[in-house]
Amino acid sequence: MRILYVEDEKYLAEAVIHLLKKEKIAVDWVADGEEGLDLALKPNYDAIVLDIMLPKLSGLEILKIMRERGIKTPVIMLSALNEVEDKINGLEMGADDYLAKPFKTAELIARLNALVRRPPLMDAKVLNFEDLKFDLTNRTLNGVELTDKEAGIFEMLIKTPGSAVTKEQILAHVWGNESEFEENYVEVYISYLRKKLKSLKSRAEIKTIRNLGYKLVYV
Amino acid sequence: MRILYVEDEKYLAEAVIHLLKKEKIAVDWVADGEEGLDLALKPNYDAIVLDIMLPKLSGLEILKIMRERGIKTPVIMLSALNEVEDKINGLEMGADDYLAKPFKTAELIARLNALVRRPPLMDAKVLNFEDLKFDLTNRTLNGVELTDKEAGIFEMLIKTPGSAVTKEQILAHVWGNESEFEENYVEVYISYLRKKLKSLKSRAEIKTIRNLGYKLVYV
DNA sequence: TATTCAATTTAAAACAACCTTAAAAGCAAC
DNA sequence: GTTGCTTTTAAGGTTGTTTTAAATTGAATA
Repeated sequence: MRILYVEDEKYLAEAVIHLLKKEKIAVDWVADGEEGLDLALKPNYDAIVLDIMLPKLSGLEILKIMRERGIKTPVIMLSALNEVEDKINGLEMGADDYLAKPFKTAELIARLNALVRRPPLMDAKVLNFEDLKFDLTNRTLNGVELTDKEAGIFEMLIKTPGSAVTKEQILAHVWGNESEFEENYVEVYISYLRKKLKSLKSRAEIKTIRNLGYKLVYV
Repeated sequence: MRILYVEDEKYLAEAVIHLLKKEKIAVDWVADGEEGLDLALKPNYDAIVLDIMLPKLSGLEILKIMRERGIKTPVIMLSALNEVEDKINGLEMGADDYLAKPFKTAELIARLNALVRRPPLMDAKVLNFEDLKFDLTNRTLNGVELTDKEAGIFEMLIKTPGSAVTKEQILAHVWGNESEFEENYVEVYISYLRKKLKSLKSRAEIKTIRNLGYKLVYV
């Protein structure tokens, strides 16, 4: 991703650019409005970040001219805290987003990504163990679906790879601790899970430790 | 867009809500501060409109607590004409905008739109998934019209193509948070959507994941 | 090797979640 | 008010998951 950043505060700009580069975002930086406008009119950027208060030409003016000329590059406006008027003006003039100063660079990165439509990188609740990938939001293990109870047990196993989980812990966690539940429940579901692991041809397997419980191992 | 409106003047509220609905803005309305706070703390709204003078808990107090808890939903404060103090307090406490009573509803709508204008990624209000084209502006899916609720649900599904959406999420987003809503609503509408997908002869279908939710898949 | 107890497997029964439908209620446009 | 469309309600049918139970296998001990 390549962006244009128009900002007259040199030290702020340098700090922000440093962090953006870490995110593989290439930045062209200019410090005044006229130069900013020149570059903004060229179709070289995925997004433009415009400070409002700028020498020679304000961010709002740059935006206005850009839009008049039909340039649709997404724009994020920056301005001093609580300048609500600016915000409204900016959005009405065709800015795509607004960020109050001071801002966290992480916030700017998030909004840039949103604007340029990188898949939002949702916290992909996925647990890995060796050749296994357990997706909690879809309840799938390497693609195959698990039921509620299967998933509940498997989550415990994959979260403590190496060490054993007792049947009591499993009962308490998956069935709840009203204790008229039988240990056979667990055994039945361990059996189902093993069947699914085998169908996946995974080299991981559930090992039983007699009189203790189960653990996930890699053979 | 879905907003929360906390306002104790019933007739004013009704008039405003009527006009907002015409603009396709869904409104949850409550008349006192305590209820308002409860709902404000849930992340179901694109914006919150807070009157300042309210029974039980003032708008300023609601705003303060919200911000303390890290809720960043945009807030517009309302208060009687010329109460400059309120305005300053509100903006300092983290309100995003301020409107003096009496106000024109058109003005409120303009500011709501400005506040929540999401990065609209240009005019491309069309979401695609495999052989499906969902047009948000006229709410059609490959040409066939969807109702409000159908579209609300389908938008959630098509926006998260890899992962499942829970019924609770759907209820919260499409119906809002007054909690006497039934999961059967969702089931009924999923059924309608499936019927329409079938009539389109799409190879996409809505898959249910028991005890979890739904997701859009391609067969 | 026989005995015992733990663990495994299986299939059927019971259950809960989900689907579908149709009718009633609600709402907006005429 | 009437009409037409959307949403809500309710009930019965369907399906997949969980529970139950009984037969089988395997490990440990004497």
